[in-house]
Amino acid sequence: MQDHLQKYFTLAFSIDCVVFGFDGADLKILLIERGEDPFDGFWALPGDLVAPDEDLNSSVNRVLKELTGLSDLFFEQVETFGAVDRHPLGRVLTTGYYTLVKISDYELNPSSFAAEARWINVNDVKELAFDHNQILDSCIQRLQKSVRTRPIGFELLPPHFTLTELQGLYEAILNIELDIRNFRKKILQMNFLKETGQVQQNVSHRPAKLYQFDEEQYNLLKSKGFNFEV
Amino acid sequence: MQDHLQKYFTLAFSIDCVVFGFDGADLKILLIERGEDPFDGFWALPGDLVAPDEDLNSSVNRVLKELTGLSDLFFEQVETFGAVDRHPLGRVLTTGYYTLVKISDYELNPSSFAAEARWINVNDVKELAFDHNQILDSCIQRLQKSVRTRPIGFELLPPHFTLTELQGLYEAILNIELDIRNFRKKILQMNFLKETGQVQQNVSHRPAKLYQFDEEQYNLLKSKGFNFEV
DNA sequence: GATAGATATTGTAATTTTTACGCTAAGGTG
DNA sequence: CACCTTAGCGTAAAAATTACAATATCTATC
Repeated sequence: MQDHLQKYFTLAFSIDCVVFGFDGADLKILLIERGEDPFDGFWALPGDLVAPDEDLNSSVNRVLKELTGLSDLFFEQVETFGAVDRHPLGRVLTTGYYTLVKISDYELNPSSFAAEARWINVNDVKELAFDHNQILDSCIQRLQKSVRTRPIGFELLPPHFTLTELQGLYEAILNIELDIRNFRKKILQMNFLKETGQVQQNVSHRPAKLYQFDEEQYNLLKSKGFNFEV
Repeated sequence: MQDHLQKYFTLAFSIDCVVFGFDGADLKILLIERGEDPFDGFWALPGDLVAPDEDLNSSVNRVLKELTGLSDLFFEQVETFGAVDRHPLGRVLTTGYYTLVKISDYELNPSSFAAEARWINVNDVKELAFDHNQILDSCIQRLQKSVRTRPIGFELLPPHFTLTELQGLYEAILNIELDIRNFRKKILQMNFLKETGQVQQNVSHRPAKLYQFDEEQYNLLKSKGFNFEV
């Protein structure tokens, strides 16, 4: 490499993950408590440096697994942050990614520099390490946009869910109230929810029907020009 | 810095700019012809390495100015690309940004490693250096989304424009045909276009009224909950 | 100065989508 | 069996979208 280029090859790069989960009532994200400097003892997004020979997508899944135990997730890239002083150890740029999971599908196994990993209500997040609050905000905004134009909400729910649960999820993500009847009408008209034939068990009120997301049918509709929109 | 971290601080970072322009008929982008290896002689997006002590936003404007002469633009960040082998000289991650300009407002002054700078019709873009075709595609997609939900189209037009020009711009960006009457109705109903009182000059047909975008009025409407949507 | 050519401008009816809103059903509990 | 809780459903009004064609105004040309 030519000499005058050397000084540019002195940066580091990291990725940070915003893992959204839903527990039936609130939108949550997965945070770790750092057990190392810098920001020892602070809560932070799971994230770490990208190895020199590692692609971003591999990096995201590796890092998340090392820190929390969660693996094989599909991430969406959101925004890259490059303020000169955002990292105390040197120039580190970072890219924020988000993903959606069903909380009950995963067991948390913090390790590496994560002293602890925990699901935190999005509205209860306090000051995080680095510029992670900014990254989180950016991911929340992106999620709010995406959830209106793609049926990603289903990735947060168990395979069988009630329409009330689905509506609650949208309300939690968008932070708004939706009309029960209009919501049901709209979703059912889209024709990609299948009744499972089952109903809720052990509830002390009229049990709700359980539905499932029919991905095949959704893809068929999409290929015919159908556009999801809530 | 601790030893085990050293190996991470060996990457470089660059930014690449997609500058969209409109000449009244076609959507164009600004490309440079590289006069240096790697990819000597290839057409490429204007872009270069970020200095170790430089913020991303400063970098974008500096680089674009050095290569093409255009300065002081507002950019939107789109996507970061990090394939391990995307740059022949080492590990270089890059972030793509786009901006919109009125072509006639700027004179092109290629310098630094740009042997040439030219406006190219978006549909005529051939093979570019590095992964720049991918970056371009990503920016086009983002532009097509953004243009429907924010009145950014006006940034591509001269201060005074006709409704036909505005419609042509939307058709060029979105690659679709719009109904004349419905388009005019929709845009005029939004109430942030002001008649200038002037009409086209030197046209060999009925001259069209010239309008201007009333930003103050738009901001007022927006603050009242109005949502732009085409 | 009459005519042809080019683009600008405008309205309405039909359809679709969105919104607002309250009552009955089905199960469990005490 | 009375009560509590959530599920499930329909309709009318309003708003937005779509489809569609005739006239107006200017220049150029004969």
